[in-house]
Amino acid sequence: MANTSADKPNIRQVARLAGVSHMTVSRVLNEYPHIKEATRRRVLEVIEELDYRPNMAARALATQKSQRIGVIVESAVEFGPTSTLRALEATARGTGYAVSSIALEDGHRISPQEAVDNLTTQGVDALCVVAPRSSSIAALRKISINIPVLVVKPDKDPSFLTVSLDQKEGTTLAVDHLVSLGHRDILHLAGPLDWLDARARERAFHARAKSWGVRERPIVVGDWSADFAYDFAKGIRDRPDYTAVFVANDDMAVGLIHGLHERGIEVPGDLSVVGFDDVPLAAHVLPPLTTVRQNFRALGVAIVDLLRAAIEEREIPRVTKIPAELLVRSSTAAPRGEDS
Amino acid sequence: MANTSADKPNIRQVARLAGVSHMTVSRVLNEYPHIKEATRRRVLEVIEELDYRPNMAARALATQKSQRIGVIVESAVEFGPTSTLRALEATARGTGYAVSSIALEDGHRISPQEAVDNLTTQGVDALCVVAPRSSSIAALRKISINIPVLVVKPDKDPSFLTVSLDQKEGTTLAVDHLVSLGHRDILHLAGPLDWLDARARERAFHARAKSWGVRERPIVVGDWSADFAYDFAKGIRDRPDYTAVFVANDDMAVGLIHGLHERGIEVPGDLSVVGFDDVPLAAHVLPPLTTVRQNFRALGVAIVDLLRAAIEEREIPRVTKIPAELLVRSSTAAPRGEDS
DNA sequence: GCGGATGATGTTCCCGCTACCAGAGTCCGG
DNA sequence: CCGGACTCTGGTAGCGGGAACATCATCCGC
Repeated sequence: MANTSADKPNIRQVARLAGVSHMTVSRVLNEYPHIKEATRRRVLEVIEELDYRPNMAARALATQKSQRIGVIVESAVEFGPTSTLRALEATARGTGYAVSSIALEDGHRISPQEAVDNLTTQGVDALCVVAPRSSSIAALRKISINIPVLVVKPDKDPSFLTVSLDQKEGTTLAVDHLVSLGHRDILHLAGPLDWLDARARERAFHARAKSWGVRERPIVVGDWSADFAYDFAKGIRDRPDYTAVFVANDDMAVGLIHGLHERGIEVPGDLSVVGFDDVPLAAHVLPPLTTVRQNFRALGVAIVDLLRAAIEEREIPRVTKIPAELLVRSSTAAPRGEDS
Repeated sequence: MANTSADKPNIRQVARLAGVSHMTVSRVLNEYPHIKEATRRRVLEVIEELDYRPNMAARALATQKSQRIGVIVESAVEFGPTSTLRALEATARGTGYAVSSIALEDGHRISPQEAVDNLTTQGVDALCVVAPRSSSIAALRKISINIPVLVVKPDKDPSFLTVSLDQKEGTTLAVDHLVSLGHRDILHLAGPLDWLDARARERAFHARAKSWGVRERPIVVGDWSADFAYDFAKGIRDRPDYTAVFVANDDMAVGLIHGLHERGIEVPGDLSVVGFDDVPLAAHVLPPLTTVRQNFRALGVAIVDLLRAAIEEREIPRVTKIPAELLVRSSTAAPRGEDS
């Protein structure tokens, strides 16, 4: 199976053993159509025998394409961005692309400019920006980049290719669930509003709440962290005048429930809480969290489809809407004094 | 700042504008010592002006080094492996290396052979395997690889470079904590024992428990998931005859507490639970989880140090022990009828 | 004042692959 | 039976860097 000599065989060695020119080998590798079947088989046999692998660096140099997608994620700790990244990587690998990723915020902060530099220096064929802050997008817009750029963000943007998970649908599902339980006084604990996803959830919440005639409270803006929500809950003075909280992500929902618990406010008895993300622990925290699950796998596929089309200068395919799903668990119930 | 023409400048264009040969530019880039200061400055100015970036593919082709480390992680969902991966990436980037990673189990399973193939085809300079199963290691041992390979695993292994987090220390801390609270009957809920880390924790638990004269129960082997632990807890028939559980990771600890709660067994009142990992939510689940935190950042640094030394054929540095830390929260207390 | 070490730079070739052009054989219709 | 189209294969010239060696100055000690 393996060749005896330690160093890697190259295309010319394959060619020599197969009795053809190295160009024919190259054509076999690249599935050029007009190769005689016998020749192709002979070449493939030699490739197998030598365990030959094409040298990607050489190929990249010759073709000016690296078969690599660069990904910039806003943060490597939040559930949404990391899930998107993983899905994207898996899909990309399936289609022969490699992925290089870089987190803007992972310990210390890296500027969008640095991230783009790092990735373009690696010679990526396209760039994907996941779950960004509006400030990152603004910075990005100022950088001249001559490869396709896709941004995963809620609204279309003429400067970039865009895809998104439908934040509106997920949020609507959550609000409708609370309303159907009988809640009419709902607080929204939002993510940082410079995150476009947080902003989109906030807007969708506002719109849906209004259309149901829900009495909204001024929203509380958090930072995605359980700590923040915990501190917020601990700081509540009187019994709240709302009966439910729609929280922009599960981490904050869990922190909120923790803080509420310490203040003697029970979920869902005194207050219903619905989260967003369906993190792995959401089903097992106490009480198990009602939350919204998004389809990251489909998102990954959509991203790679678009990017490949852009790289290969094919027509950009239309992306179908990616549905969200509400998972009703135990952190939501009818408000007190209401029969479900 | 940017040059007018759209296509990227190359080293010869820089050379021409600086009035030197391309080799002088190359030497400036690679910090070759004998360059006249005036020349160096001139070259750097032109580089700046053209916004020149060296082409990594060309460099890789010429040097036979890609400045890229390949990482194989067993799973992209568990907290430990992903934390290690992120720390490693950040450190590597800081030293001019890029990282390509691949998860053996992310949706569907990829064989170690496929993973190695994928990464070596990308031309990585070294391989790092994180948090592996013993079966993966066995498979790895059969594959002939002619780049340095480092495995993050609890015990030294003559076939590879190795580093590890000290599972023994963390486990010992946890057991000592339970013993000091007065627990003498402790159950261990382990991770899948073909995971080396799970095995190491199990062994360390056994050793420490024995040395304290703790009455161990036959260990329960889980799969890292909260679901498993939940099901296990739900299946408990009578009140348990142990007063504490040492769980091999936080996810299972949370699932366990959930299941216990449904069976009417309260934590820590009836049973103390200590986890392992300190996942982000550990401080906020109910009750907040006593757990062991490991220093992944230090691990990342150690990995990159070793790998770089191996790649550059320098002497392999000695790795200092990476300490673990016990975080005592509310899921542990003295057993009933005991005064703390 | 001269040989040798050292500093500072240039020339050439090659890394492994593909784009591009060329060329030989084959088939077919008029 | 000849020209054109199509099939299949080969040769050559880069892609953008760096290694190795060559080439000059310059400096130094004796």
